[in-house]
Amino acid sequence: MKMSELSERSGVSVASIKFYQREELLPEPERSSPNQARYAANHVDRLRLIRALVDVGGLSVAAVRRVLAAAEADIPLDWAMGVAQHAIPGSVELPDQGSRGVTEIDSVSASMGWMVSPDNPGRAMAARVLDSYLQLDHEELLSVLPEYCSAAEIVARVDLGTVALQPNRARMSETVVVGTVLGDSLFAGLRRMAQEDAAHRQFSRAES
Amino acid sequence: MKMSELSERSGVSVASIKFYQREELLPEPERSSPNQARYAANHVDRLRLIRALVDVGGLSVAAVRRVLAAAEADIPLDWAMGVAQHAIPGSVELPDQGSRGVTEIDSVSASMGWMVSPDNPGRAMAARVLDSYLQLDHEELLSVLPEYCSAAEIVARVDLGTVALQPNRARMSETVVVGTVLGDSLFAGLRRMAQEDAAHRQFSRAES
DNA sequence: AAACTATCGATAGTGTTACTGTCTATATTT
DNA sequence: AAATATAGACAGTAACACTATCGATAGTTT
Repeated sequence: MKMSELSERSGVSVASIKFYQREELLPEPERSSPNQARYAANHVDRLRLIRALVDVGGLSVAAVRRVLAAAEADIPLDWAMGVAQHAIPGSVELPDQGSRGVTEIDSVSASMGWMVSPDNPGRAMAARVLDSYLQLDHEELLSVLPEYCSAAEIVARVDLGTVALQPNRARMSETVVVGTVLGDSLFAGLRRMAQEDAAHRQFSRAES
Repeated sequence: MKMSELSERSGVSVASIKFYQREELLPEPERSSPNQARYAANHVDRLRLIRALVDVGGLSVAAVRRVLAAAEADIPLDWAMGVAQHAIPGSVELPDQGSRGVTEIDSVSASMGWMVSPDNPGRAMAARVLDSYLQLDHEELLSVLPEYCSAAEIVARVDLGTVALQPNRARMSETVVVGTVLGDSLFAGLRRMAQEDAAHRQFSRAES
């Protein structure tokens, strides 16, 4: 298929496709002449994946490039997961070593029996959130950490179970990457729904 | 205190504070003369809250303005929660009414016994994620929805419990808003940690 | 009181990100 | 042959979150 058809089928404008090509987010197309290209079904799929990562997962184009590279490379799955985790916005460096947030996170993680490497991006993210909470004088969050952790464990277990179901390695990598990125949004959505339900039960007409 | 001290104590540059003032994110300071202002502790707190919402929660300045307005107004708490939910990036409109994602989400939410209004932003977000998954041919996600829901329910319940602990209404609103926004990041971080742990157990050296 | 530093408010400028538009030289289609 | 489409290069744009500069005070130091 040629450019205009690729654009139609994927729902991405020709100009944007060219942009993604410049950014090396698409595989090289087949050439029918040095000056003309033919695209295939995998280009459509790739474009859809890019849009999902960008629109739903909120990734930047640079992050998408890193994530796609990880999904393609024949890399250990836990490494692919690490790359996907690192690509997600908000994954920055750990707060000061001795920060209260780090201490609390490590302590609760230990009490869950988790084996987590010190450079896990989630550890930095969670510690950062805790530090913010503490700085805002919302200490109450600490007491609910264990329950958050149990919930996270449930989710993580089914995440990994889903990966194991995949028929081949390429598919597993894709599942890891897509699941890591889109799973956050899915859970966030479900949490809002559950919050509304819990709010109804707890204080909708009673005290507000 | 005056500008330079406010800047020091909050860790926000003078230029940025002026920017936030223009954007009406800060309360009006006291005036010692028509041309000179005095800031108080609540300005420091407010700046810290803004930075947490922006840096940790990933909100835009416009979203912060909406959220702060909701936290300040003497508004039913479930409404404040709705505003906070709507302010979070990724909260857009519902996919086409008949989309598979919407159907699946409504069905699982019904089976959980949740009462969720049709314009809950989480419903739209979750439906959107599901549609993406389906378009990418990752149907396996549907089978894990119930477990995601149980986890979301755990989190939502402790979220609401935390709110109920607050001593007064203003504090409750703040808790709702901060918890809604920062809670997503906290959970995402914990999920990554739990994922690493689960990955170790499942395929670290065995099959990768 | 003069000199110096800080602040206020307004406005303009900067850097980044993610496109979008335009152009020329070829190809392809009719 | 004429009309349309494509490739590739590069310039332009819109939104966003600041950042810098400026003239007119205000406060502080000497």
